[in-house]
Amino acid sequence: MSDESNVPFESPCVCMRARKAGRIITQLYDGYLRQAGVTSPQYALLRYIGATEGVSLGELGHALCLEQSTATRNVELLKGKGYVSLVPKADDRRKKILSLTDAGREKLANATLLWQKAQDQVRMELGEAAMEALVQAFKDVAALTKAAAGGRADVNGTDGESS
Amino acid sequence: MSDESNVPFESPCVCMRARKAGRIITQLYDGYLRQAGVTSPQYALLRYIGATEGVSLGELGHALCLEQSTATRNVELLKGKGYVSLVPKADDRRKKILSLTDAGREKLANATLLWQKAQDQVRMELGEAAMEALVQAFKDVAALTKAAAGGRADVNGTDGESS
DNA sequence: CTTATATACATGTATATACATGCTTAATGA
DNA sequence: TCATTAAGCATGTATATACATGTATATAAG
Repeated sequence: MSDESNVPFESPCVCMRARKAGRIITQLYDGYLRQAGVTSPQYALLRYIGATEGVSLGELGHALCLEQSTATRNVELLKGKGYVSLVPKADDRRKKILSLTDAGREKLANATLLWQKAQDQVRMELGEAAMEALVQAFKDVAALTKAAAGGRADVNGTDGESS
Repeated sequence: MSDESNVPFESPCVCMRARKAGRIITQLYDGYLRQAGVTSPQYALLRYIGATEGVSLGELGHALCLEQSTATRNVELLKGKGYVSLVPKADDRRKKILSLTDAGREKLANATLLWQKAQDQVRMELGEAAMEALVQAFKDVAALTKAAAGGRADVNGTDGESS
C-alpha cells in the first residue's frame, strides 16, 4: 500500500470529526468484543440494562439518546439472541420492562473482560489526561440542545429539488 | 424532549460515550441539513470530494476512516442523485476518480449555508474553548491504533495536522 | 507470454440508526 | 360510557456502516 493518501483535508466540521472518531473507537472496541460475539452497541445495551434493571424501553432510549424505534430494534435483536427479556409493565402495559436473562448476564460478564482490554488500550495510548479530556468533551456534547429548531420551520422551500 | 428524567448512568465506556455524542451531534447537524435534502454523512462526502477533486474512492475511504465497501456505497448514493461522478482513472482503471457535478457543487454550496448554522450553534453553546477541546479530543482519537485482534496498525490519521 | 499474486472496487449479508406512520393502551372530556 | 387525545411501542422504509467474498485490472514470477 503506497501511502498515496497525502491528502490532508483538515476539516473544521465538528460533526464529521465526531463521526470519524466514533468509527475509529467503535472499530477498536469491536476488535476486542468480537471474541464474545457482541458488537459495541450491543455491549452498551447489555451493560445499561444490567446496570439499571427494570427500566423501560423508553427510558433506555432516553438515557442513550437513541431514537425510540432504534431502541426497540436493538433490544429486539438482543431478545432474539436470548440475552434480554421484555415484559409489559404491570401498571401500564404500554411500557416494556427490560432485564437480562441468565445468558445475558453471562454474556455481559464475558464481554466485559474483553471490553476492559479495549478500554485499557485507549487509556494507554491516550494517557490519563487526554482520556479525561475526551470524556469531558463527550459530556459537553451531551449538553447540547438538539432542537435546531431555527431551521425546521419551512421545510419544503428553496432547494429541495427532487432527485 | 421534556422530562429528560435525569437518568444518571455514568458509564465509563469511552466507546459508548463517543457513539452517544456522535448521535447527538449528527442529529443536530441533520436538523439543519435536512432543508437541503442531505444527511450529515452525505454532506461530509460532498465536502471532501469538493475539496480534493480527483481523489479515488480508496483515498476517500482512507481519509475518512471509512471501510472500503462503505465508501463505495455512500458515494454510489450520491452518484445516483447526480451530485458526484466516478470515472476510471486513465493509468489505472481499477481506481475510480471522484468529482462533483454541477448539481453537486450547487448542493454543496446550499448545504454549506445550513451547515454553518449548525456549526455556529455548537460554537455558541459550547464556547470557543470547549469546541477547541472537542476537536483536539477527536484528533487524539484519530491517532489511536486499530490493533486489537489480529491486525493492521496502519490507521493513518490522514488529518494532515502535524500531530 | 502466461500464470500467480496483489490491488481496487463491487456485492451479499447483517447490524445500527432515524423518520414517518400505525397500533395498543391510558388518560381526558363531554 | 364513549369519543378524543396522548403515550409507548411496533413497523415500513431509507441510509450508514462493516465483514466476507467476488470480480476486474494491474503487477510480479517463471
